[in-house]
Order: sequence, then C-alpha cells, then structure tokens
Amino acid sequence: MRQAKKRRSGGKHRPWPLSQRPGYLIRRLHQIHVALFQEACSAFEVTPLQYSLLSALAVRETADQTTLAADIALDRTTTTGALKRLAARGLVERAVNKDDRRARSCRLTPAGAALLVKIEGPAREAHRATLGDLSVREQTLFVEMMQRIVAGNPSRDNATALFD
Amino acid sequence: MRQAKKRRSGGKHRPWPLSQRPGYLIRRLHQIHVALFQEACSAFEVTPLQYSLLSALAVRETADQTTLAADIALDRTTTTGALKRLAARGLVERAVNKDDRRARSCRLTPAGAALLVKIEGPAREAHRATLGDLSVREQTLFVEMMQRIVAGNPSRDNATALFD
DNA sequence: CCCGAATACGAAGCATGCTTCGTATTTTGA
DNA sequence: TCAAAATACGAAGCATGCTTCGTATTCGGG
Repeated sequence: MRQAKKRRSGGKHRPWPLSQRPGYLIRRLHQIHVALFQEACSAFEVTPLQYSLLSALAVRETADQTTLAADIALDRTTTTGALKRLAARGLVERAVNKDDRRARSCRLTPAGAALLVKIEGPAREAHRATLGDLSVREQTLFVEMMQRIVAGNPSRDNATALFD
Repeated sequence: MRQAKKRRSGGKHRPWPLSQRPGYLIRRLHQIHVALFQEACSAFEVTPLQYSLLSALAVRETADQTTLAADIALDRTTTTGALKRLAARGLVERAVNKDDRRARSCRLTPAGAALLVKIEGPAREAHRATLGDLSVREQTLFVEMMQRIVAGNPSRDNATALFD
C-alpha cells in the first residue's frame, strides 16, 4: 500500500492512476472476461452477448425483441442486430407475430437449442475463470457486491415506465 | 464439489440465471459506469475512454499511439480512432515524429490540458458513484479485488507499469 | 552496407453499444 | 368510433473494441 505524498505546489495535474479507477478496472474486467469466453467457446463461434441472448430465449421460449432486450439489459437496436446474426446462422427464428404485426416473435431453432446445451460447460468455465484469481470465498463476495451495484442502478429501459 | 442438481425428467435445460454470471454482471457494471460518467461529464462531451487517453497523455507529455494503447490497455487501432476524434476537436495534436517517420507523436494541446483540469472533479465523482452502493470499506475491497484480477490477466501488450 | 526482421501505422471488416428520427400497428379514451 | 397515445421496429450515425492484412520505415546482423 503505497501512499503517494509528494504533491509539489507548482506541479502539474496530479493524475489519479488508471489502475485505481473503478471505471478503468471494470473495463479491464470486461475485456478479460470476453477474451476468456472467446477462448473457451471458440469452437462454437459464439460471443458472450450471443450466449446471453440464447440463454434468455431458452427461458422465454418465445419473445419479441424488446422483451429480450430488457431481459439482458441491452439496447433494443443492438439486440435486434445480434438476433439478426443469430438468425442468419440458423440458431434463432424471427417471425412476424401474427397477433401483433409490430412485433417479431423470436425463438430458438433446434440447432440453437442444441448449441446452447453444448456450449454450457465451456461458458460456465469461462465465467468461473474470470474470477479465478480470487479465493472461492472472495468470488462469492465479489458477485454479491456486483449484484448489489446492479440492483442499485436500474437500466433505463424497463424502470422508467413505472414512475412516470 | 459439483453437486449435480438433478435435472427433472421432463425439464428442459436449466439456465444459470444471468444475474449470477460474473460476465453478465461485469457488463452491467461497465454499462452503469459509462452512463454515470456520461451524465457527470455531459458538459464536456468526453467519454470514459477519451478521459483515459487524455489522462495518459498528461503523464506521458508525448507518446506514440502504440505506447498510449499499451498504457490504457486498449487495442492499437481503436486507440488511433479515439486519438483522431480528439485531434479533430483540437484537444490532441498528432504529428509525424521527425526522428521516426513511422510514428505519430501525440500530445495534449492547451485546450486538451485545460479540459482535463476542468473535467477531473466530475470524472472522479462518476468513478466514485459507480461503487456508491457499497460501503466505503467494501469499495476499497472491491477495487483491490479487481486489481488482483487484472494483475492476473496481463494484456497482450504489456508495459502498463507507468501508471503503477 | 544491405537485406531481412521488427516496428508503427492504416484500411477494412465484424460485433457490440448507444441515441435520434421515422414508420407501422395496436390500444385507448373522450 | 376514431384520433391520439403507446408500442415495436427499422435505419442511420457515432463510438468503442477486436482481428487480419498490407505498407512504410527503421534497425540489426552478416
């Protein structure tokens, strides 16, 4: 624990080291996780985001794009783009909803469901490895703290409608 | 250690909830931080990444793009794009190095240095607010754990030692 | 000194992520 | 009932982020 003192009076701007800034560290963590995930799941050509989408679809069975976007806390248009790519690969089906022609009903194809089963192991391992430098006890604590932060910062999408 | 929870006979694949996956939580944290930063620094039209770059430049005085990319642990070509945008706004100067015409010597302009001074307060507040749902003690622990994870996963290009 | 290795970039391409604006469709309320 | 509000999308634009490939320049060893 170094406590840099020094602060010369006429000195320039004293930089706050990047390695101590929460935002920088979070960006690095994200970078690390994506790299670990890509490595672990390279055989499936699936990104973490696509895995999240497939997981959400497995739960929903059928859902429109806006619902899925809310499920994974992602912007609606970004979600659409990802779903299009998954559909182009035959992993997801996007059909206009017959009861509401505004909506696109999305669902896993058999190929998508099969891929999800096969990727689960490596994907979990990648998630686990991301916190692999912490003790098991710390990992639990770390996840709990992240959940608390997320709970305290609702995503724009779904929360605004509740309170005007 | 793996206590295989029995899967119900008719049951489909049982998903690991997104809200418990480290990778998902990290993505949400990043999303939250960027939003808080943008809100706090909206008057300056600067993104977290650009702030990191300006900070790195303030320390380096002068540096080529590859060095800056390593400083902030970002891909070289992405760094170039960000520097171009900063240069277009007159915050950064990008000149071909006279001693090595392969390299681009980058440095803060007076406007860039001035902006960095003004943005520091709001930027720090945004970083602090990102962990605002944790107690002060927890914030310290959280940052320490993130640093440990980052230290255990070196970026492809090293030499981030400048920032300690 | 000179040729190959190393270095610093740039361009192109794909995939997130976000905002704003416009359109089609459904719902709703006076 | 019928026009306004709400909803679900799509397109376009900007900003990250990454990889791969190609080019210019410098450096290093024979």
